[in-house]
Amino acid sequence: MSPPKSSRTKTRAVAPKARRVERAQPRRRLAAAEREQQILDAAVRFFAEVGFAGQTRELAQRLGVTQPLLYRYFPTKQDLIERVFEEIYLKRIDSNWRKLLTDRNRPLHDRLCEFYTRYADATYRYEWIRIYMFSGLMGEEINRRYIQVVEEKILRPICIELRQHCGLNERGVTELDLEQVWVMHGGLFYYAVRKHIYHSRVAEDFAAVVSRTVDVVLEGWKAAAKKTA
Amino acid sequence: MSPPKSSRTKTRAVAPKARRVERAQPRRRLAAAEREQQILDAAVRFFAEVGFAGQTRELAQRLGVTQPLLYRYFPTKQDLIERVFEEIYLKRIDSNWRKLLTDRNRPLHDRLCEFYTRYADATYRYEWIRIYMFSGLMGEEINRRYIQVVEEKILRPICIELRQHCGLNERGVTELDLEQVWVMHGGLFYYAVRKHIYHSRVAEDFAAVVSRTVDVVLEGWKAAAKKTA
DNA sequence: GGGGTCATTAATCAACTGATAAATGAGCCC
DNA sequence: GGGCTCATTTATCAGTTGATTAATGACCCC
Repeated sequence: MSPPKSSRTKTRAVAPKARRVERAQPRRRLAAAEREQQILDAAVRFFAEVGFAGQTRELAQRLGVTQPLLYRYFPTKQDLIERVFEEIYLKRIDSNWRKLLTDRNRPLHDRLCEFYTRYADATYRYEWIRIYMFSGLMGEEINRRYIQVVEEKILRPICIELRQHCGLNERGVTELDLEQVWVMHGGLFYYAVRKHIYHSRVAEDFAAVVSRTVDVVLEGWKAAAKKTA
Repeated sequence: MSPPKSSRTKTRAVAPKARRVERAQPRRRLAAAEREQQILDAAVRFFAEVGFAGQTRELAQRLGVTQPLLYRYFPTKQDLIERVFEEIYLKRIDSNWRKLLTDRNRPLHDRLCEFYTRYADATYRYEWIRIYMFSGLMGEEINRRYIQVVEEKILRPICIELRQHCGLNERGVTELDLEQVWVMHGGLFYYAVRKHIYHSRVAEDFAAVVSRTVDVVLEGWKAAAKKTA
């Protein structure tokens, strides 16, 4: 029942000092905090690529360390995964975004363009998008909470600004208004999905995509408001 | 090294005819083709729910059969997965969609609304959306091919209709035009992502979301075209 | 430069998991 | 109703995988 370990057991012809294990480089000894962060960073990249069913041994191999070392810093795989979630979710919401969106000294078009440029810088990244989607598929609570925050801190304020922009009552945000802003938000998000999940070719100039999307939305909302009035 | 099988080995106090295995219902014997389809259907639901790392034993349990039975109908797990992909991807593209989109006897608004209603009926389903996303994250070739088809058979025709609608040259479809239609398409798709992947509460009336989205896009494009002219 | 600390590795376990082979028995045919 | 077919199960294997324990040795301190 001993592990076969592939061809490791074969005796080499000329084995120099066979008793001692040969290493490409001598064992590196890092400060605990440094190693922990290194593992965490590698875990983010690794799980983003292969999903959370990825094996601890492969992660360790990519780091160039042995698999039990991971367990010195993270008691279980689940603990490591939760730290990855925190790393992804909790360091991305910027409280300035809301101020930016509601600053009525600037044209709404400008505000929305700048917001989505910043938002994309923070979240439309390979690791973020993929871990976000994996965690969504897993039904993770942290994903649901994040969406709630997005809706309340970003989309609802956008809704209010849009209504004001169209001369509508700011307090009358309907479910359909919010849903409409979700379509815009999701449409832009989908750019990142196509890029990082589907690996599709997408337009280089995301700022141009945002600008035109905002144009269409602002003009479209105004036209719709005029019709209703 | 024998599997402990939980408490199965405990001897019951009053075991009626212990030699024969008790079954809730007697072993059912299905026609081969029928059983194969039954397994495939269950596999679609199962993998949609838990992802393709899901275990064959759990799938078998849900079906109420033993795990080796799966291997009578599908030589390997990978074969079963590929059949699931075919089931999802190859039975959904309706060639009538293109005709519907390009029928200039009808207002473009109507055509787009009807198209997205039909498209959503076919694909915005729990199993479809999730397996689509799982396969995308896995980098599956079939996913990339599907997206190519969507772009050429659906989005590009929509682009042409939109340009015609705005009085622009139909042949001048730019990369940015296409990207813009992707934003609309992705924005509507994202409704399904929110519903089936994030399990968010979404507006009941999807038709209303579509109608207003199409409104905004048509008005927005027209306004943008006017500015350029 | 010798000793101690603790980061790191080697060795190993137990449970899991895809897959196989042989035994079983349900349902059909004559 | 006896026998045959083949769908289904039982038993089991070999490789994988998260996790543990004890040995090792890199680096710091004096």
